[in-house]
Amino acid sequence: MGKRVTLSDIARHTGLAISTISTVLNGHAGTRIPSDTAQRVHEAAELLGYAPDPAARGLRTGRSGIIGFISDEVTVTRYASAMIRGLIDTADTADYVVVMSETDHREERLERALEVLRTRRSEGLLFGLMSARRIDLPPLGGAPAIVVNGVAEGVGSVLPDEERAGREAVEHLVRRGHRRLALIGRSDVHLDPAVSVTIGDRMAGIDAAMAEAGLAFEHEVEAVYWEPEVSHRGAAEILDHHPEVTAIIALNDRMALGVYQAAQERGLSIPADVSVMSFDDEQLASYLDPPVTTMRLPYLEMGALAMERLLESVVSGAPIPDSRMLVPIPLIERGSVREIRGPGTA
Amino acid sequence: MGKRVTLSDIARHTGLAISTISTVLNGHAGTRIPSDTAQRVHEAAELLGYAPDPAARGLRTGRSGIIGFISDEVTVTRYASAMIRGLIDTADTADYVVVMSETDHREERLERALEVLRTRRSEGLLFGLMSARRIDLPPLGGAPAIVVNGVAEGVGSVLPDEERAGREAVEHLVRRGHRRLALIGRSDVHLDPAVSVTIGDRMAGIDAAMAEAGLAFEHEVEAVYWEPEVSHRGAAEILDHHPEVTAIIALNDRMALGVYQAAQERGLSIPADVSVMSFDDEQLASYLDPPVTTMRLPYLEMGALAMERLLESVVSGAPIPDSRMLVPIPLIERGSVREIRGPGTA
DNA sequence: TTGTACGCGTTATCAT
DNA sequence: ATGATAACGCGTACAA
Repeated sequence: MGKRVTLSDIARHTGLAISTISTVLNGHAGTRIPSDTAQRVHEAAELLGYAPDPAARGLRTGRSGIIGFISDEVTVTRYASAMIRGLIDTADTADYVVVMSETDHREERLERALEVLRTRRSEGLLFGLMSARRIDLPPLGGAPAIVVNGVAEGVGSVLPDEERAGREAVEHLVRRGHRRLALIGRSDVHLDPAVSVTIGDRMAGIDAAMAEAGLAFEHEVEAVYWEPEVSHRGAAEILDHHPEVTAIIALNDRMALGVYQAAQERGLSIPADVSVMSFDDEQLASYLDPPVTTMRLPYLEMGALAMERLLESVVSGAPIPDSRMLVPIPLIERGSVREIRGPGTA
Repeated sequence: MGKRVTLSDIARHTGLAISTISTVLNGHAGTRIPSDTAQRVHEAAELLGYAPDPAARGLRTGRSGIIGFISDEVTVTRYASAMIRGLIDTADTADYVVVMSETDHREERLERALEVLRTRRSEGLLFGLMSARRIDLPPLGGAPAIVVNGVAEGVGSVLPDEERAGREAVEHLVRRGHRRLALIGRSDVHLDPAVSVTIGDRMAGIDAAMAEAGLAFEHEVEAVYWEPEVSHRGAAEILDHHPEVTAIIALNDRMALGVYQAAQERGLSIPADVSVMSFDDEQLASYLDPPVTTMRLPYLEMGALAMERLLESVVSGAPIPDSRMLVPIPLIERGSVREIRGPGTA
């Protein structure tokens, strides 16, 4: 909050005209760089600690240096924090600043956020979702926009590569000798784009890898609500009636917790008696005992990539292609999958 | 991104001068309200959808309408999202906008964030911490600032009322007939302000309530790292060697998870065989089976209160008193505590 | 190569 | 009661 140094300060200091300073500092303009005086200008700027006033500059240029980030709810899962960090960092290196708003899933709040951002002359809009759904967006008036972890009509989006993640999860198990698998979580509701646009891909990847390995699930437990209680019951079915199963795939970490609970009730040990794999890698995943091997949703990378693409569009003026950009989902190997030798039996 | 409507638009529309419009719209200035023309101005403004340009206004007034939010890491726990929502909402109703930055606990990033915020002419600074520690802040040059969930030299702060929370946790148990209690988590490290400025209060509250009830813990398990594995072992000690204990207090939810694991291993049921209480109410707390009764860190309220105080200071110019404002911690009753009749025996 | 002048949208001072 | 006018800090076409 000290006194700000302006162009006129450095003009006075160098004895040059304000416009000269501005021209030099902005480089590109007018004629070539008058190398000798340019030097003086830069030195003076450095010395006095000059930084252009974004408001004044914006008034003149129409560019605010602001990117609006609108999310339905900020982070409930482990790496959502990383998504914010990823996008802020990327914005920062381009001298953009991120203004946050949360809609709490309410339409009116979304409208309000857009209005505020518009009057602030936000140069781009980044929509962040905490679950990869399809959403409806009000007309954006052609402002550059992108969706992270979700999709919307006519807007580019950044998504986790769930198809590949599904394949790799299965392949990981198969490579370790598992051939009798069970699955918890498949259900038709998750195929509704308003619920999820990625679970379908995840399942496709899983099914493809199973087929390629010549396998079929010994048992599948449907689950609409992906919560521990549901998978607790589901895992009980599997453990009690399908002892041949050596590995259980839970479609998220919370359901993995349910599997752990069922196993523990029965005195079964993970991974000695049964292996578990899951998806998402939320905070919970590392709390389990043993920590569960899971596919980590790459929030940081998604945030960074989305901001990168958005800024490209903002500066170049070229629209963001209305397509899906996929980010790989790494497998986080922990202690819940064991290697088995002979063709799998429990 | 549509064409913006300015004062001159509405001047042209009404046939009045720009300065007149501005005067009317800002109310306060010059003479009394020329009621008749004021009407026309307001109507025209409404009609055209006028909204003042914050950049232009800020250039003139020196007020940016920006509050900087700087946090070490955005949310790992359940209600941190609520903290952001709380402060954004409060800012919004005062027509302020929140610019986010994350330091990831790194000094250089903190410096950078402050620099960016300074050149953006941020009117106030709000520091958010994910654990209630004491932190060092660089000189802020007198900018209004406040710390949420932490403390810093010479800066006001908003904190959860842990002393009362500690009392209430114990009283809750005692009221339900528990008199043989065990505690997991006390340790000297958490008394270091650089680690925590609130755990000491929590413990003080707990100890006071115990004393008032004429009780002492049957057993205490020290824990430096408040993770499930640690409390898992600790709970094992308690369950194996202190069968008289009817309730265990874990100082956070993750350690409650460890207690659950130990109980389940032994075929003990919660709360039938042993009751559990914990602190924080992170997401995990509701996943447990049964969900654990816990003291909820009031992030939303803390965020809202902090922003409120900060804005008061910003508009009034009065400094924020360098004190601690406490926000109550509600008890979230779930299924992990049972009511017992006779003087407690397991 | 450097300087002049104007405009971006507002607010505030000072005449009218 | 209303309206010129200057100024906030910057960028740029244009003149010197």
